Amino acid sequence: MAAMHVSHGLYEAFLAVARAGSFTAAAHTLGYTQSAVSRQVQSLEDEMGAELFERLPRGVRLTEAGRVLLPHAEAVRDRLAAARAELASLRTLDGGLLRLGAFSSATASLVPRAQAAFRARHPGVVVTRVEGPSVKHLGLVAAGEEDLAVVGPAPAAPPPPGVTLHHLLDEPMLVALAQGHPHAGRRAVRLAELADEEWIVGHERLEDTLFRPAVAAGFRPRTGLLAHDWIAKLGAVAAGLGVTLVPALAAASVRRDVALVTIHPDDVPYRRICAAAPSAPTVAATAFLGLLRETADELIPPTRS
Amino acid sequence: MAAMHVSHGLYEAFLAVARAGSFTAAAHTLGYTQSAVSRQVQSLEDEMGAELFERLPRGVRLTEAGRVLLPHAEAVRDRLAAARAELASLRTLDGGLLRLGAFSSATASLVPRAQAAFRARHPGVVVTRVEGPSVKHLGLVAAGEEDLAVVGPAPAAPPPPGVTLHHLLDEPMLVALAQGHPHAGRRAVRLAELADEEWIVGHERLEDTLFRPAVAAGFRPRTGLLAHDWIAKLGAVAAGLGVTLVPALAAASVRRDVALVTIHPDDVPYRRICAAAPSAPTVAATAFLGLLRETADELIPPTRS
DNA sequence: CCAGATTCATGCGACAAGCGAATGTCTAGC
DNA sequence: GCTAGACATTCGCTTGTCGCATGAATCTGG
Repeated sequence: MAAMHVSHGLYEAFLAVARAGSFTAAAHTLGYTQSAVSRQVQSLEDEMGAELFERLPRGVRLTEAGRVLLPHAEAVRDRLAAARAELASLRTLDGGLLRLGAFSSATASLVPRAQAAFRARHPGVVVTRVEGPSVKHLGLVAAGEEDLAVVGPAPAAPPPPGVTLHHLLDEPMLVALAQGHPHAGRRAVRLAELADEEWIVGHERLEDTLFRPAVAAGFRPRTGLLAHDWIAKLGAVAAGLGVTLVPALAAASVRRDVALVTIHPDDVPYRRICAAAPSAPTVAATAFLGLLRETADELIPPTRS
Repeated sequence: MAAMHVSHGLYEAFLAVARAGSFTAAAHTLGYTQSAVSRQVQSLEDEMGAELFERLPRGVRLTEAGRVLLPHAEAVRDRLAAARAELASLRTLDGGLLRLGAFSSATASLVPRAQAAFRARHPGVVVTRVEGPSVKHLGLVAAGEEDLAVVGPAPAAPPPPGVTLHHLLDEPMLVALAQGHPHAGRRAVRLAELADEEWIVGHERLEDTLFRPAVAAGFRPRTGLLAHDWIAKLGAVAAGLGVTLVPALAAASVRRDVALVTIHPDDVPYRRICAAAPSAPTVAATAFLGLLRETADELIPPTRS
């Protein structure tokens, strides 16, 4: 177990001396005295077990060992400088990595818009995005494997320790009908008008968004059909098998042969969308969170409290 | 002017903590106490201006900055280890560079043999060889730009400061005659028998090797022809234009239509061949010097004092 | 041939950095 | 609510490092 207490000053002194060709001159450029440089070089020589400089009456000259050590010392100095620069660029958002998570339908417009704005302002930051269910993202943020996540449909349980939820927006739901449906042309419907419809849901238990307002409207929706992704859901709607709820932000990506109808403000279901950030968020994560808020306010102005 | 007194211990502690995932465990593997590791990491964090670890109730976890720093710290550690290894291999002659110099005719057999032996024993050492006049090599060795040089024909001046000469051998000279010459078949000649010959010399002033024994033999050689290289010299001899002296070690590389005749021991000219080494020679230079001595003794046993 | 100047090495005193031991603080788990 | 585990902090003390001054060796100019 050798190599203890080896300070970088030793290598800096070595490099300065190698560059200047003299202890005294190197000491002057380093702001030290000549004796300090002399002893630093001696320490490094003891440490390395070899003479690094040949002492001449008029300065010093690198020995073979010194010539061998020189490129290594330069590489170490440069590498440390690179590390410092990279850390600094991390602070100023000129570099670094932002690991993002989002549930599937958040990637329709909210996350991509914020991501585009972020890319425009901080082109040096690499952004990775992973889709998946919200619960999974909450765990990843808690585990420190994601820096920020957009979660929605499961704020029921309290967030894991070390994760704080930031409310982004409450997304109104639209109802999707087949084009030939009687209500297809209307501007807005009451939820009660759809009490006899067959509702196509994703996960039976998670469709809290539907059930709560429906019960408030006085009926319990029939949920015979289960479809796990949007393709299947809207395909079933288009085929006239039933109706379903579509989040407003995903409206643009709905197929043409499906009609979207607004729900009356008094009983429109809302989906609460949050961002999950660790207790000590990254600079990039904080910046992205701000952009997420701006994007959310642009898409759906925060009229509700 | 930041970054003062940054010891490597900080990076070693950082790496150990990143590896162990805990200050306490890292302290145990490092042989330090937990408080020491805690402060070392804090020092590095202050130095870098960023938190490197996220403190959790059950250990620590790398932050973004820590993840960025980690590969740099590993690279620095590995580079320093490589430097140490290379310096060690320098000591044990398993690596390094030996910059050799030699005057032209020493490269006929003496230097190549020693070089072959050196290569066999220390294959890791790279050997570079430069040919040139002896005076030039003395200057290069003095200037530290060559590690060892084989010099011969100019030991008249004292060696430059910082250079010591090591006697290798005294090389007897042969006389080269055209094949049809009356003395061509003899085993040995007296120098006086060649008093009427035309002598072909290289540099008029430097042919001390010829003049001193000739004057001792009672004549002053006629030196009408000047030839600067061996090709021209021996070509002139073969053409019957005159005779010349050839060092014994170069005998094997003489063209066939030139006869070489030994000179009588009482008045044979000798050429003193030395090795020029710096005052503080490299390990490789010292080893090579030993092999030069061995090779010299094999080629011409040191019968003379 | 000798004195001045330059350069590196070294002894000395003072200051600060770093370590160990002990204590404080916070969180998880029973 | 209490104990155990992990990091942070405080307190002396050792140790390393710096600056100042001096010494030894060498080149240079008269």
